[in-house]
Order: sequence, then structure tokens, then C-alpha cells
Amino acid sequence: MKPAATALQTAEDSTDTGAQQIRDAIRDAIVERRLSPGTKLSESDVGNLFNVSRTLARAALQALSYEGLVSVEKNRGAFVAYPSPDEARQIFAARRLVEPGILREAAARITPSQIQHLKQLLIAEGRLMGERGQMARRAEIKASGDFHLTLAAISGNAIMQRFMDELVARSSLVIALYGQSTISSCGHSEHGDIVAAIERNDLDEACRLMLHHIAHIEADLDLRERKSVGLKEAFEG
Amino acid sequence: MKPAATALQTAEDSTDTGAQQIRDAIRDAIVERRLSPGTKLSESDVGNLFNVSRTLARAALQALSYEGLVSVEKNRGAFVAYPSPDEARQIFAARRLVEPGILREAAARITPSQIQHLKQLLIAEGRLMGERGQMARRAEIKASGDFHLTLAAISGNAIMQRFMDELVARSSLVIALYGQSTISSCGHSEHGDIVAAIERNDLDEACRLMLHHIAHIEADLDLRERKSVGLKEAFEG
DNA sequence: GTGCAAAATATCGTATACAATTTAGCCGTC
DNA sequence: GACGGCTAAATTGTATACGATATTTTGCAC
Repeated sequence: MKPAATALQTAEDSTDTGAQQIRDAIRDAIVERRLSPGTKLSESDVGNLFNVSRTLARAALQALSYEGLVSVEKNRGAFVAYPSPDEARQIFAARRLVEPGILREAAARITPSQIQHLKQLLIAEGRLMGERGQMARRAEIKASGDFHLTLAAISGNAIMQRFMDELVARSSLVIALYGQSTISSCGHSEHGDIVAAIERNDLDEACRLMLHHIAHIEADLDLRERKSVGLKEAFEG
Repeated sequence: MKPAATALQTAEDSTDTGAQQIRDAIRDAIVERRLSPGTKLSESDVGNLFNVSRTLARAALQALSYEGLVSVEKNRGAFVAYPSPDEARQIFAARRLVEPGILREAAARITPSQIQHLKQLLIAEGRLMGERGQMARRAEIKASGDFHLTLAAISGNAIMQRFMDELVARSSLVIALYGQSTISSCGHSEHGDIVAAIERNDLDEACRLMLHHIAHIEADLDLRERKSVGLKEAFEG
């Protein structure tokens, strides 16, 4: 009897179950705003959409509930999370709390090729910034998150990386709900400034910029509501 | 059609499902060391133990997997997490990263009655410290975690609180695995020092003490393995 | 006795079925 | 017309059933 294997990579070795795929698909749909906050995600509907049984649909929804992207209410069903303004503030407070530390860790370990990778992300982000249309906006939100996620990956701490995964996804939800889209472009240059500060090894300045960046995103939120688009339309057609 | 209710308290309103109870029971068993790392938790066995079907047992195990307390391997089964030394280092690195920030937030919001509550925790912890026996040791580990958890609760950020929940639980697992029990008592006085620093509003010192405290715990780890005790014995008799 | 192959066993992955709860519609009464 | 209760439909909670995969055991040859 082997003692539970390596246990270093918890469960990310491969897509161990079909529920993972459904979870990822729904998560992408949420993060990319194809599913609006508050949309009901009935187990039957989800199962039918992906041609699986309710068992897998339920597992996927429960997993998303752990990540804070859907909220399941007892005997009532699952809904795309509808973060309250207070919840939004907590999300960004958490990011202000952890991202400077992650940045310092990442800067201490970063390699030239990783810096190059970050710069490529910046370029892709800038390209998206120039484009118009809802699709470009979605991609821009995702790209903006990828920058922070890559930093977390570079830090080498899998636990913080997973936490940032959650925070970024929920941030996307908050931005989709409350953000005024016109201003998200300024975040790009701030990303560039951070990379520059890392490159010249000015960590204090990099952290300062990071905090400013997060505060800046948070400052650009209003409380307008957006109407849901429905489940089927988000995946079909 | 209501828009998904408040969504502030995500799912903690009440025990919405029997799986939650099983999850909590198993988590307590893990944190209190009644279940040793590496112990196999077959879905059938868990279900039989709690007199529920495999469905609920599976849901509970999956939830614990998300918290990092058990690792599920495809087509092989679930095991109590067996954190590697590297994983242990990451857990404590994460705590060093977030706990000073949580401490600052908590100190900014703390009320006299909450300070009193913290002191009561310290007293209870001290009482446990004096006692002998495995049971007292378990309670001491739990109490030590409660101090950090209470701080997170005071900080008022539910997201960070949940993250600390996970970190503390996994820390208990690491301590149970690698810790040399004789030294955990010194952590108590350090807790007291931190509270004292908070009370006189010396936040820099409090953070310094917190970092020292975490580093101290981490320094007292060796790599000895401990044998599992088996599933049934942990719950029965 | 050792090593390999194949059946047997155990366990997980998924689907389906039934029970319990909530929600919506309907009707009657005030 | 509004409100309260009752029935019916829909949805979730849980259990069971069946198929797939991994592990162990058995058997045989060497």
C-alpha cells in the first residue's frame, strides 16, 4: 500500500473527471461575461446543455460554489454569483493584501525568460486594448487577469497561485457587474510600469505601483445592474 | 424571479446538506489528528460510517479535496492529504504573506470586547498547555489555530477568513506530520505578546512578532513520518 | 521459488430513479 | 379586487444501479 503518492500536485495532473470540463466551461462563460450574475443554473439545464447527467452538473456547480463564482442555496438552486458591493470591496481588499507579497516573491525568483513572457502578455493586452467590440472587451478583462495570474505563477507558491486564481475570477465578475468599461485601458500601462519596476529591481516602487493599480481598478466601479442573458443563449449560437 | 438573493453570506446560512456535516466531521478528525495523513478514505467506507450513500460521501470528500485536506486520485480513491515538505513550506510562506496584513486590518477594527475574547482564548490555550496526553495536544493544536482564525474573523474580510481557515487546517496537518510536539508550547506566549502589542497599538511590533511566531513554528519541523490509525477506529471507540 | 498473465475483486465514474422541498398556479372566500 | 390556503408542477436532495478502471489474487510455466 503506497502512502498516497506525491501529493504535491493536488489534483491537476489531468482532467480526472468530466465534471472538471463542465466546471471550466461554465467558469469561462462567467468570467467572459456570457453568463450574467444572478442567472439561474439549474442542474437539469446544465446537464442537458453538456449532455451529461445531473450528477456531473451538480458536481460542477458545487465546485464553482467553492470558488465563489456561483452561489448554491439549499433546495433552491444554483445562481451565478451576484457579488454585493461589500463583497466586491472585500475581494479587492484581499488583493491589496496579498498581491504586493506575491510580487516580491515573484521578483525574487523571476528569470529573464519569464520577464520576456510577461512582456509578451503586455503586448497582447495592448493589441486587445485597441480593438472595439464586446468580444475584445471580454478578452481584455481576461488578459488583464492573466498578468496578475502569471505573476502568482512565477512566485512559485502553488497555494497563493490558486488563491489568486479565485480572486481574479471573482474580480472579473465584479468588474463585469460594476465596472465602467471605458477606463479599463489605463490598467494596461500600469501593468507595463510594474514590469519595468521589476526589471530594474525596484521592488518598493513595484509594490507601490501594484497597490495603486488595484486601487485604481476599484475606484472605477459603479453600482449599475446588468441583466442576465440566459443560459442556453450563452453556449449555443 | 428574484435576483439570487443577497449573496453576501455565500452558503453558511445553515447546514444546507448532509454532506456538509460529513465534511466537517472528517475535517475535524483530520485537524485533530484522529486521521493520519495518507489514510485511505474510500467512498463506500465513509458512506457506511455515516450511514449515508456514496453520493454524499463523495461530495464531502470532494469538498475536502478543494480545501487541500484530502487528495483524490482518479480511479484510485481519496486519501488524507500527505503534505510534502515543499508543500509545507508553501503553506507557511502563504501565512507569512497574509497574516501581517490580516493583523493590521484586525487591529484597525478591533473592539474592546473582541480583545477580551482574544484574551480568553489565550487563557484556554494556556490551560491546555499545562495538561498532558494526546487529547490535550490535539486540543492545543486546535486552540493555537483558533487564535489566528479569530484574528482573521475580526479583520472583517470573509474572503481572507476563509483562506485562513484553509491555511490553518493545512498547517495543523503539517504540524501533526512534521512537528515535534514539545515546542508548540512556546507559541502560546508569542500569541500573548501579539495581543499585548495590539492592545498598545504598536502594529509594527505586532506584525514583527507575528512573522517571528510563524517562522518559529516552521522552524520546529522535522521529516519524521507517522503511521495512520485507520478510518473506523478514528470514529468508533 | 520467481515471474508473468489473466481472472477476480474492489473501487471509482456516471446515469437513473425516487423522495423531499420549494415554487407556481388556481380557486374560493372575505 | 385582494388575500389565504390548497393542489400540481418543477427542482433539488439522496439513494441505488450499472459500467469502467485500477488493484489484487490466482494459476501456470519456467
